[in-house]
Formats: sequence, C-alpha cells, structure tokens
Amino acid sequence: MMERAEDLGLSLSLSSSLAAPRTHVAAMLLRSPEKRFLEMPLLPAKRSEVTPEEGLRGGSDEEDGGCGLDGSRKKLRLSKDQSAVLEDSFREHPTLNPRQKAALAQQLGLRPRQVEVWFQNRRARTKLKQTEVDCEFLKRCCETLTQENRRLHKEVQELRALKLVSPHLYMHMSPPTTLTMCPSCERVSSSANSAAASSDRRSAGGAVISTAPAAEGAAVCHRPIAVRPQQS
DNA sequence: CCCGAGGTGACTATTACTTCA
DNA sequence: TGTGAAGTAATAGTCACCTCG
Repeated sequence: MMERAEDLGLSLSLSSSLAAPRTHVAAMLLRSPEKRFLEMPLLPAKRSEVTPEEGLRGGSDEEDGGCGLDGSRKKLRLSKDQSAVLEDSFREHPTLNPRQKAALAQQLGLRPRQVEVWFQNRRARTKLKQTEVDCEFLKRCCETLTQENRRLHKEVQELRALKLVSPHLYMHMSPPTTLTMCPSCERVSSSANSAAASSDRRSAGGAVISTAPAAEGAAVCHRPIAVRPQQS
C-alpha cells in the first residue's frame, strides 16, 4: 500500500550471523533451492505494471521486494532465532511503532517491511486461533446448556405427572434440589428454597427464582425491581 | 516419487483514522 | 467550524512456496 515494493535490484540476504547453519532450518536454508533467491535480485511481484517512476521512487521501506526474476513470489524462511525474537517482541507488544520496527529489523538483519509483514500475519493468525478457541468454548457451553435444558424439561414433566397422580403427596413433598440461575438477574437459587422464597417475595419484594413446575422448565425471575434493603 | 495438508512469508483490497488545506 | 483529499496503519482475504507425513 503505502510501502510499495519497488526496490529494483536489491538483493535479499540474511546477515552473516543469521546465515550460520546453527539450526536445522538454517542448514536447510543454505542447501535448499531457496538459497538461490536469497542472493537473487528482487523484482516487484505482480506489480509488473509498476511505472518506472514508481519503481524508482522506492517506498518507505526502500528495501521492499521479495520476488524472483520470473515474477513468482519467493519466500525467505526465518530462522528459529529470528522467529523467537519476533515472538518475544510480539508478546510484549502485538503492534509495532516505526522505531520498534526499525530496531527489530536491524537486530534481525531483516527489512522493516518483513518485520511488518510478520507482525501483520501474526496478529491475523493469533486472532484466527483465538476465534477458533472461542468458538469451541461457546459450542461446549451450548451443548451443556442444551443438556441442562433437556434435563429440566424432563424434571418439569415428571413433577407435573406426579401432581396429577397424587396432589396430596405433591403438596407435602420437598421441592427438587435443582439449582437454577435467573437469566436476567443472574441470581442463583436452590429450588429447595423456593417455597420460602415465594413468601419472601411477597413480603420483601426481592428478586427470586420461581421453580414452580408451571414455569415450563425455564427459570423465571419475578423481578419487580431490585428492592433490596439499602445498607446505610 | 507423488500428493495433500498445514505452516508461513508476502501481497492486495478495504476500512478507519488523522492531518491539513 | 465543516469538509474533502491525501496519507497512514491495521485488517481480511488470498496466493505462493515450502515442509512433512
């Protein structure tokens, strides 16, 4: 965009220290076909339409480029050391200001544009991964809630059946011990307290959760208003 | 040796924001 | 003070290359 890759005739090379085959990757780098373009003059990629003046202008990163003579995209593989430094830096601050970018580039023997691209990709891929994790988490939440909902529906049906068969027994039995949470006020209530809570509601007007079978399995908050005794 | 999947460097298009005339 | 153009940075989407099983 702003930083155009029209740096004609610039060769892409790792600094000598980084080129040392200390790692598997670096070693491979030196013997693989990639090596050929590490020393290859770079031309604009699909930007063959770049005008001569653009080509000479040179972007803010005048070391831009990255493609071979045939116009294909050629990739530099970062060494483990370089990646580690970039990772550390990313953990510290996921976005770089120009000075940090330049410093990192110098430290790693890369072009600022490469550092910039690395951070762009890192942000994008981190976000993507996080989205996947979130999605997975929400899926599990959904499954759990669906199961819980099913269970509550079943419970309601059983209670209704019981009420029809023997109302006397139903009147005197202790309520189910289900814990429920009001979706609106998020107060958790044990339904064993519901009877007391009902009377409580009448007297104090506080928000309570109705666990009456008629609630169709959904916890309903009879919340007139948060009428809690003010603590003076 | 071939092939597909996954990782990753590089690029383009788009959008949002800032600055300045 | 409001406004449009230009510049800049970030992001989304994609391509291309490479490695690995």
